[in-house]
Amino acid sequence: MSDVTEESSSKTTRELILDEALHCFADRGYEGTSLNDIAAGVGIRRPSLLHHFASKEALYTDVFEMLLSEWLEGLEVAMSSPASGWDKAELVIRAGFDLFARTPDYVRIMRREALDSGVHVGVDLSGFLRPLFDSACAYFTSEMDAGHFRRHNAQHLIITGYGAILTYFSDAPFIDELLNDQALTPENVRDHCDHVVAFFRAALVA
Amino acid sequence: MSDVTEESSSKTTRELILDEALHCFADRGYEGTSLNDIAAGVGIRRPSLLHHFASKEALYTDVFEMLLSEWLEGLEVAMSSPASGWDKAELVIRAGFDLFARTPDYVRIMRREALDSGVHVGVDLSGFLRPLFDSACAYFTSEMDAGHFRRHNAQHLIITGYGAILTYFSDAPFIDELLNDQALTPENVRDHCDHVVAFFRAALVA
DNA sequence: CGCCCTACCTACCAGTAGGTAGCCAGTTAG
DNA sequence: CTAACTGGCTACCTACTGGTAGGTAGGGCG
Repeated sequence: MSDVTEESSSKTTRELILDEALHCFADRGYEGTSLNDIAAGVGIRRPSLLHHFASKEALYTDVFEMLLSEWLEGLEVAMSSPASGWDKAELVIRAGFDLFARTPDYVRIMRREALDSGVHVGVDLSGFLRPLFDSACAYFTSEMDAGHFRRHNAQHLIITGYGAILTYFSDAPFIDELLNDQALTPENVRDHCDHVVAFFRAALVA
Repeated sequence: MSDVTEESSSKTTRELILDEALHCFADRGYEGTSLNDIAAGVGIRRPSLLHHFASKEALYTDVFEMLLSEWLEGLEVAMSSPASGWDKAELVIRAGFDLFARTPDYVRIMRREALDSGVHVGVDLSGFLRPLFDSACAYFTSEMDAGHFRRHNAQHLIITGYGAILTYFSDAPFIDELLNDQALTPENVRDHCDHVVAFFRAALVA
């Protein structure tokens, strides 16, 4: 039975392991997480965990593929919207914030993977993301050509936006300490999203 | 003592260890780096390394303190410049790019530390950086009050800038793959710096 | 010369990592 | 009732970790 609801009691052990692994890998990284940690979090022993996943690397890859599929789905939906001009850019930014706020652990894993140049994951990370990157570049370029946006180099623009947005989630623990506040409360995420939207609008829309 | 003899340059073994440790920690993180890796990179055995540093943690802390002192010095010089208005903001951004381009390994270590909430380093990271953060906030707030910059929340603005700038260096390996190019060549760094300066100028200067 | 000191070494320690073998309770199928 | 399967367990393996013990080559110096 595959129930789509969030009832934790009905989750299979496999799903519980994936959840715990996601959290541990996001929190302490691949090397910093032991299978004992994950197993203890689930409430079983390490060999039982290895009954569900062939190896640590296989578990990590499964976690990462959950991440990728969720991101691709969420971002492609937003990017394929029929909106245009600034409306579409704002829609994608807000969709990104929603997505990342919902799954901040994914952001931290992605950031760790970017730092490690994707050594731990079998899939070709940049190959997966390049279509989104290219399509975003194409969109901004065409809008700039049409005179709707100020002229910027599209690739640099996307990279700047990628860094500006993801950092708020990946470095949330650090930002917490810097601000003496919780970065990831719904209100603070909304405030920061509004700021980023206004900031990019000011930079792009003449 | 000028112990210039032996194989490499005039650097002491201690300095060679610090250099290699910086590179390893930046590349693979604290947990992902073993003392054997570092020792092998220097060309000695692990116990010899531990003759120069009391423990792995002490070595890491020393590396991190090199980083902090270099950053504090570089950024404080730029931020204490007598310039004002946009000139000063651009000066600080360009100083940051120079600093980070000179020491990209530091950026990656800092990012890892932000992800890990500073567990590996004894010093109070956010306590160290908060003075710079506060002074940057104060500067932007006063300039916005004076009507020189568009109105933005200063804290969010700094965080956005922090993310936008640091990410280019911390995620350079990933960006390399995405662009099929070397992000950290002098020309590409300069191009990206010019873009960030123009982007922030467009967002801030009415 | 003897003596100390630095910088390195080999050999080893206890602890932990990921992973395997095999046993066992509960459930289900025939 | 028995057989097979499922999902957990204990016990164990090898490899490697950070760190220690003890020894040694060589330079400076009274």
